[in-house]
Order: sequence, then structure tokens, then C-alpha cells
Amino acid sequence: MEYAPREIESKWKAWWKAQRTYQVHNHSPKPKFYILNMFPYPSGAGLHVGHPLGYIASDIVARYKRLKGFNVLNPMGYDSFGLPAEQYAIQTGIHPAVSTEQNIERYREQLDNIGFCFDWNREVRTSDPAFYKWTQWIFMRLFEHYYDLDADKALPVQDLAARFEKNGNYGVRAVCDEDTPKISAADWNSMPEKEQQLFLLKYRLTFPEESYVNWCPAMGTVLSNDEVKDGVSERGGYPVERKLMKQWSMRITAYCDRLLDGLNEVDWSESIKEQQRNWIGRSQGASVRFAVDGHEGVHIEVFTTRVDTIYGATFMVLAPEHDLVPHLTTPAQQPEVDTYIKWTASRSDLERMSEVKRVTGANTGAFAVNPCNGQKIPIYIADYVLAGYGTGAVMAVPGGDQRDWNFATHFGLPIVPVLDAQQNLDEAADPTKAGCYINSGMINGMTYEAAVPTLIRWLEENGLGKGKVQYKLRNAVFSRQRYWGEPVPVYWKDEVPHLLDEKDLPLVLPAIDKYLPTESGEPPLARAEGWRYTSEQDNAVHEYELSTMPGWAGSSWYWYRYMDPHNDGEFCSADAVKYWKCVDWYIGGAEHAVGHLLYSRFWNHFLYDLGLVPEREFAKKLTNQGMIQGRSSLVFRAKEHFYEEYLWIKVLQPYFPEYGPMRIPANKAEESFTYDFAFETNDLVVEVVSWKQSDKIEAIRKTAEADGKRLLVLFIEELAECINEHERTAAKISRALNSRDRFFMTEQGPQYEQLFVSYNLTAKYSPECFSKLHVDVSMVGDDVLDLSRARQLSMFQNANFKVDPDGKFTCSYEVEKMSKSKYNVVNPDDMVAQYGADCFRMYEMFLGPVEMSKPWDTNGITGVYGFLRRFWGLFIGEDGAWLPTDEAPSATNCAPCTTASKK
RNA sequence: GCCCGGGUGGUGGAAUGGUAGACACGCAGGACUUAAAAUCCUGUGACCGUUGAGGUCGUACGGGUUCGAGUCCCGUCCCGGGCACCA
Repeated sequence: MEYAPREIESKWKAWWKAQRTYQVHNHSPKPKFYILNMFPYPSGAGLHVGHPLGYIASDIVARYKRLKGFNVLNPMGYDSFGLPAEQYAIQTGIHPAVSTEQNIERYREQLDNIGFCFDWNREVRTSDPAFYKWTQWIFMRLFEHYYDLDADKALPVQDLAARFEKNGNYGVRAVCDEDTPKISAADWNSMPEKEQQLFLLKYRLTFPEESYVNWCPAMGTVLSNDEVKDGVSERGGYPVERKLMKQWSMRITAYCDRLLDGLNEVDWSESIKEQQRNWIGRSQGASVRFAVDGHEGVHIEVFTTRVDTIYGATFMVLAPEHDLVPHLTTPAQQPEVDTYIKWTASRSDLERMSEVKRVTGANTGAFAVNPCNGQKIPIYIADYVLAGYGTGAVMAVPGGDQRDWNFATHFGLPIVPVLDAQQNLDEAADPTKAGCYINSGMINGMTYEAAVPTLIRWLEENGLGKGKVQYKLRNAVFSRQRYWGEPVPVYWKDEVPHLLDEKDLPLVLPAIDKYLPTESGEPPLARAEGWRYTSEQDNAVHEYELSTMPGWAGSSWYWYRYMDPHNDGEFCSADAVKYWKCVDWYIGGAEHAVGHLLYSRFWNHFLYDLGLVPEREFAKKLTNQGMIQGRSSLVFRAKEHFYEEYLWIKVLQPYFPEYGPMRIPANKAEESFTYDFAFETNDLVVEVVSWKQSDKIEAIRKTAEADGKRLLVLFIEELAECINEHERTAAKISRALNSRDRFFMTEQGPQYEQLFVSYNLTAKYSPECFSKLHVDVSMVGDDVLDLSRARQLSMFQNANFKVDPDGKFTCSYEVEKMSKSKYNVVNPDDMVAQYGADCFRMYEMFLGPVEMSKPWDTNGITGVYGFLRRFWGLFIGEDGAWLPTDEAPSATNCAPCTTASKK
């Protein structure tokens, strides 16, 4: 009996369903194993063969582990809030929930087709109120907590308030806003209730804050740092500008150290861990206060990672935006400084990035005093110092830092060596830490290891500075001015945010008439009529927060929901989480390296602090599956240049040797040459042009008349039509040569407008003869285009094809991202229909290591299909009988095996 | 510029420091067929040689360690990804 995958697979799928084979229970004597795929955003395009790669890999592991006696959790769900559904809603008016639901159905069908062992009973959707109720619940817990540095964990804000009441914030070591003042108990107790609440916001782990954000006007929303790449939005590539707005923010910076340390206990790829380390950007150094000469009580604070080089600081540089710049600038330098500030303000981020090497700056005329040796050093401003990083000021050590060196060289400032191991300081800075210090006062003769603690101790004792750790990571903006996201469970009363009563969760998205901002620029939720909160606290009606949560909110904790997906009383029961604990093996794309994976770790650490989850790190092992790239097929469309080359190679040279040498344009840009072709021994000139370009035809006709030349106009459309009939074209030229008429042009309108040339024939022509166009790969087999089907497409209407001698039209190919726009998408449904799910899955695994990116090639699947058929044939006879027996192998049927193994 | 990965036939890719190129695609030849498709068999790194012969060279390039290197070390080049006036 032939291998018939469709029958086999439908039989077993029905069996699994009837038997509930893959239903997973939370109570089992077996050891647990939790394998998880990053859940997909259900896009309208459906799945292509690249998407299921990770699912197939994890499905195999899940089945293997199950056979090995584990209770395996292998769930699937949808990250179903997102911008595309909202954009679609703006265009069509269809509620995002409706289109999302449809997309999910499609995804489900496609996933079912592949035969996964997901327990669909545990499916989650982030846009389901029953799910986002708990996203809101976690948000509320974040609001209610602050990060205590002594306990090194999150603690209730209530306790903090109690401490303020007794001692103010003097004894409190907690993560808070930079500008938080020191207050006494008396200060606190004398504050009105509102002031107290506003003060507490400086500590809460999520809080509204007026700050500069990445505002994307085209999308009408703010974006977080990881959603911005090179000054434009990662999705869509729209420009992003800095704008001051009141936004909810997540105090992820409180967890910097723990996020960094946690990386050491997880089995993730080094590159992902490194990316997270870079993103967190911890630098250990010291902050040092420099007095300003002649300004009593004014000092400039700098952060440096090389406090050991402080004696080599020969000048100081402030960011142009630095607060002190107006106060310090001397009258003489005022014009220069003003001009410079004006100039820097006019430059965009992109300009600044592209001109990194240019040294610019201005002297303020003021002097700072080096606290270690009392030396006066000039203060400059320059835009290589970033206002947003550190204190916006640096002590410049040109001997050790290349940017400082460039600046010093440009402005003729002194460069002083501080280590005897530094070399060639007249050519470049030398950042070495080797050798012993020279020119360095109290640390002369010391090594780096000894010098740093010595200096820091001295600075601390004299109140001039202290050891400090600084991070690049900023707090995460948590508000989006969009509709299709979780509403923030907050109402506003007297400009103070308050949490909803827990029993009012979930706060469900209200209906609105249009999915756009209001005329006054408020977020879409402002359109919801009568959407107000009645608080039981004061029996008054209040405005809700109008922004929604970002895409990463729901995905920052969803793996817990799978453990207990139907629980209405908790995000996940203590029992369930005690059993499943955490994800043993997480699989997903490397593009989530710093977004999802960092925010998730942050939330998990927080939930851990609250004792709600048992593990600090939620994913013990992480595998990043590689992309499956598309193999795009490209067809070559002839451009005008092609017809000229064609005419020369195929017609003029072979048919008119007696008229040579003819002139052809060596270079199209050569203005002196007027005509495409001109016969030397005849007054005929030939022009190749599209019949649509009547202006050009008229112009060339006038030129020819003035030159006394006779003109033959060949339409590229007529050449396209008779591209394989060189004689016909030759005859046309012949007639013109032998005639006395002054002007020749075909009267009849052309049938064809385009010519496509088989790839095999393009090598003879120069590359600029063609434009390459993507053609749908489903019409191409073995790089040969199915012409009868292709002619149906609009791109091939009125097109002629120049085919190979054997009548085939070949395409070239390129490996690139699989996407609709490149027409290279391969649908897993088609593969399953033709070869069966087993074959499809096996081929995906056969392509190469899961972590690697590799191109999809449908041709190759036949090899796996053949293997499966032969394998099936070994066990099932033609009549459907089971072939293997328990008999001992005889010599005859053993012989082939022996031969084979000898080979 | 810095930090991670990589570089092996026409292609995807195999090879605990021990016969490089498994397996598959593609290609070539053959069988079956009126023919094609499908299927099956054989061959397939390059070069030289050939009768049923063997040999030389080959894992980006240049060195090194080793009895032995695709694999380990040093340097160079190239490709992919990430970060980037981050003090």
C-alpha cells in the first residue's frame, strides 16, 4: 500500500482529539518539563514556512520528553494586541478584535495542519479581557511598590509612607527620581495629601512622568528605545522626534544589577546575553566635583570610568544644553557660544550620527578647578558630550580618550601622559591601564589597581566625589497613544493618579467611533462616550487614564498564564506555579533580544520579590531559531538600453556588414552623440524609443531634419513584438536604407508594451539592460516560469517573452527575507497538502541547525518524501500487510545489509 | 570603531584532534515507457592518469602547535548580526 500521508495524518489527528491525548494536567507524579515558543502576533498574512520552524523543534522535544516519562507543558497562544490590527481598523473601520479573531482562526487552521501536540485547552490571548485583567493586576502591584536598596527588593509603598512619617526619607535607600529632595518627617507630615501622593510617585515602580520621549508623528504614538533604530521607527521606518510628554514609565533601572547578574544563571546564547549587557550598559567609575573658578559654590559634576587619569584632565567639556552654560560663559565668549548652541540645535540626530568624525565645540571662557591638584582648566562645550548621559559633562583626558584627544588636537589644548606605559601620544590617545602613574600627584608610581581605590577614598574623604555605578539603561516608557492595547487601570483625581478598585478589573476597552486621536490630540480612548470611573472612595466620577499599555505588557508574564489559564481569582494559582515553576526551554527569534526578553525578566524579578513566583529567571534555557529565508524568483524586464544592444548585436552587425563601421553610443551620457545609430555610408540614422515618448520622437525628428539626416524610428514595442525575428527588423532597416524617404515610423499601434527576457539569455547583455522584478514563486518550478499561468498576471499583460531555444523561460533567484512584497512566501498548507505534515516537519528539520538562517527550497523536499515512502515500504507491503517478522534473518536477506554496512 | 557569530563541492549542509564532503537537492548517464511525468539504478570536490591503477591538490588566506588540524593557537581578509560620540 502506498504511503498516504493525508489518510494517516487525519486518522491520528482525529484520535488525538477524541482521546484528548495532549491535554496536560497540573497534578502528576511525573517530573515536569515546560517548553515554550514565543507566541506569535496573528498577522493578516498568515503563517509562512519560516514561522513553524521553532514550533516543530519544540514539538519534537515535547514528544521526546513525554516518551521519557515527563509531564510536558507545550502550550501555544497569541500576542494579539498590536499595531497592524489597529492600522487596519483605521483604514476599514473594522474593530481590531474582529480582524484579530479572524487572523487567529487562520493561524489555528494552519497550526492544526502541521500536527502539533499543543494543549489548546490552555491557549491564551493577550487581548482577551480574562487575560489582560491580570496584566492590569500586575501593573497595579508595580504601582504599589518601590525598590528598596537595603532589602534589595521591591517593597510596598505603604511601608515607605510609614517610614516617611517617622523619619522623612533620610534613612531610606531606595531607587527614585534623580531630583528627589531630602525631606524630614516634619516636611512629610506637613504636606497636603496631594503633595504626598505626588512625592510617592518618585518612588513607585510605575509612575507618570513628564519626560522626553520618542514621538512618532506618523504613527501617532510614542515608542520605547528598543522600538527606535537609527532615528526612525523599527516598524515602518517613520521619523521619530524627541518630545516632552507626560507618560507612564516603568522603573526598570531599579533592577539593572539583578538583570545583569541573572544573565550568569541562564543558558542563553552568548550573543543575546551580550546584547542585554550592552543595553543595560553598566559602567563602574566615580563621580567627581569640579569647582568653577570665580563662581563661589558652583561646581560641575562629572562621571568618569577612569578616575585614575584625573591628573591628565587638561580641559572640561559640557553638553551644549548643560544648565550651567549660560552662567559660566564669559561676556567675551558669549557670541561664539550662542552661535555654537544655535548650530547644534539645528542639527538632527541623523546628521549628528553621520558626522561623528568632525570636531566641533566652543570655549566658554570659564575655568574649572581640578580637585586633585587645583589646576585651572578651560571649560568648553561640544556636542560630542551628550546631555542625556551621565551629568552631561566630562573631564577630558586627551592622553587616554580618543575623542578628547581629537578635541585637544583641534583646539590646541595640552595632552599630558599619566602612565609611563602610554605611547605615541602625539599620534593618538592611548587608553592603556598598564604601567605606573606619572605626573599624577598622590598616585605617582602606583599601578591602576592601587590608584583607583586611593583616589576614590581621597575624594570621598574630602567630599569631592565618590565611587559610582552608572547605567545606560533608561526607564521604559509604558504609555501608547493607541486604542488596541490594555487600558491602564488608573483614574485621575486632582492631577493625581489612583488605582481602580481591584474588583473593577478588568477595565475593558470601550467602544469608540474612530480609531484615531481626537481633534485636540488626545489618544483614541478619549472618544469613548461616558467612559468614566465612579470611585467608591469618594463616590465621585473621574477620568480614566487615556493611554494604553505597549505591546510588551502582555508578553512580559504570559508564560505563567499557560500554567493555569482559566483561573479567575489569580493570575496563576500558587499550586500551579509551584509545580511548573518556570520555562525550562524557551524558543524564539533573536530579534526579541532586548525588548521582550529584558522586560520579561524585569517583571519576573518583580513577581519574584512579591513571592508570587519561585524562580528569579523565568527561562532557564533559550534557543533562537534562525530565519528561513525566501528564495525569490526574479524576471528580467527589458529597458530601452536592451533594445539598443539587441539591435546592434543581433541585427546591425550580422545583417549590415557592408555599411560598417557604424557608430553606436559608447556612453549614453555623451551629449555630442545625438542618435542611437548612424550609418557612415548612408544618411540614415536609427532611433530606438518607446512609442509613448512622442515628445522625444518629435525632437529627434527636428534634429535629423536640421542635420539633413533621414530618420528611422524603431519603437521598442515593435522590437518587443518580433524579438526573435531578426530578419524582419533587418528588412525594415534595409528598406529605409534603400529608400529616399526622409522619415520612417510604424503607423500601427503596438500590441506589446513590455518584453521579458529569459535569464539564460541575459548574460550576453550588460546589466543595465534590465530591471529585475519579483515574480510569485508559486508560478516557478526549477527556476522555470509557468508562462501560461504568468500571462494571467497584470504585470505580464501586453508582454512578450524572449525564451530559451528549448522554449523555457528561466528566472534568476535571490535569497532574502520571506515576505509578501517579495512574492517568495511559501505556505505550509501547500506543503502539507502535497507531501503531508510529517514530511514537511522532517524537511524543516533536515534543512540544517535550528539556530541557523537558511534559505527555503521547495525542490529539496522530494528527497525527504522519497525517504518516507521507502521507509514506509519497508514495513507495509503492497497489500497493506505488516511486513516485519520475528524470524531470524536468513543469509540471503542479510547480504544486502552486510554489503551496505561494509560500504 | 567595538562586541558576538560565521567562511567546507554547483546548492542546503555532515564530520568527540584520527579515511573531509554523511544525507539531500541539482546535474549527468542508464532502466521502465510510444513519449513524458513519476519511480528505480549508477556516477558526481578539482586536477593528472587509466585496462578493473593509482596519484597530486583541496575545508577563505598566511603562519604555528601536533605523529596527525576543517576542528586548537597567532595574524590577515571577507560575510552576517548587534552596539556606537556612553565619558
